[in-house]
Amino acid sequence: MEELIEDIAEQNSAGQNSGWRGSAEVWLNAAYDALLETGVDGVKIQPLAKRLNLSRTSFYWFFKDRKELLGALLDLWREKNTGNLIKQTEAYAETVSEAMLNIIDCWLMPDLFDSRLEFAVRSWSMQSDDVRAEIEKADQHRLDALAKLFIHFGQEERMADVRARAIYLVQIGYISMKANEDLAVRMARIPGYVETFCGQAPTQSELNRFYARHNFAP
Amino acid sequence: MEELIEDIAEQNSAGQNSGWRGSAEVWLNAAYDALLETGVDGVKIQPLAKRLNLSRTSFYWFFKDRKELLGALLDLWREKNTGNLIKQTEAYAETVSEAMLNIIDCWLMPDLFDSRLEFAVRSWSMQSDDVRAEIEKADQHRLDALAKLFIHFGQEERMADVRARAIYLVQIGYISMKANEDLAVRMARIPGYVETFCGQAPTQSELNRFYARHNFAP
DNA sequence: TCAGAAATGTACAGTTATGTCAATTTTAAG
DNA sequence: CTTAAAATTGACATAACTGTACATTTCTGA
Repeated sequence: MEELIEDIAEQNSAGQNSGWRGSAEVWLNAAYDALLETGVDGVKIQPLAKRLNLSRTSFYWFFKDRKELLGALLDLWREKNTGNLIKQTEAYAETVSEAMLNIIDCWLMPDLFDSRLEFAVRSWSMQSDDVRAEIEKADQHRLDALAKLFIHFGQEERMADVRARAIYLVQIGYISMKANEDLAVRMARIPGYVETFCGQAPTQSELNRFYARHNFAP
Repeated sequence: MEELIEDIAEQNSAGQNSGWRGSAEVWLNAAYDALLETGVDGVKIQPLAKRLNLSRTSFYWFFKDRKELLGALLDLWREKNTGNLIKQTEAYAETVSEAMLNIIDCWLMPDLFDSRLEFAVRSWSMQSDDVRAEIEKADQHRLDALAKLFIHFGQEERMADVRARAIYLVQIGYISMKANEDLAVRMARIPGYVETFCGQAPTQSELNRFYARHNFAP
């Protein structure tokens, strides 16, 4: 599995068209799209082959079976979402409110946190105990990192736990609403969220820095 | 569809064993269980028949087809969750914090809010635009009712919106974690949540009343 | 007790998926 | 241009599931 991801990265960066139509990457990308569009049960070899205009059986050149493909998808999720979120909890910040805004970056930048993938994987967990266990681990990691942040800024432990949950769960819940709001609407709520989550409103200069990095003019 | 639910309710309250092994109710219950355990894709006639020890085709006496069964499941969800949540926003309360605790009742009483069903339906929405539209409607209803509550207690509109989202989305997110924590752990967080959500800690007497109705001794 | 309604079951026809195998085509490298 | 590896393909063997038609059983009430 690890090798697979490396192979794909290699192929990616090299960008050399191998001449063949198929590749592990092509199949994995198609699987990723299907996962996001219709959930795990949409990730089926036959439909993917149709989309790719490839023979169904050619899939088995790159993957042992469907299970291995699903494993690769889960790897993708693991690497992407949890890693970046934890990085953001460690970003430089002088105040709690600034730290909050660093976290909120994840919810606004698809590169930092792939929320459609997150939702798809959480839905998937209904059918697979493996996936469920992975998610449980991820939630624990993420919540711990967030609580640590609040403690760093002087919150008492119990309240740090509650607030870590608040900022994290609001986002997980938001994902599940699949709201399709434009940036301005979402931005308008940010100061209120920061105040709610850490009991302290962000300063104007903190907000300005935040808006700037999101190319947003209030 | 409406008739179906009435029929079932009738049969329920009457409690008269009709002598037949199958009934719309029996199939719907089995479908409900399957939906909660493995998601929509687990709701298949053949497996349900096996579980019920009935011939697969006997299903078609009660339902036109699988689609109709799924429709009945969605009806079930619609009636149950949104209705009760909105009722709770209208419950008697003298302070914001008391009102918060009334809402939190939903998250602790399975009769008021079926969170496993909620999660299953949200996952289902990946595969069905109909379901997705229903959920969107439900979210709007619920958020409006919650915002109205905050406005009633003097919150300014923008902040009411943010706080309605906070209390609602934290719960939707929590559901998606499928945490299996015991009551004491969850109860310990309640005062912190109330303080975070409405910026005002609950009084001891409010908490006592809350604990009492959940049969909880702190 | 016996007709007819309610429910069940069997047989059939069709669809969609999975994975293996051997044959074939395509490509890159010498 | 040849050749061996890499990739593609169609044929085959299975398995689950859906829904329809029709025959059969089981219950209920006159």
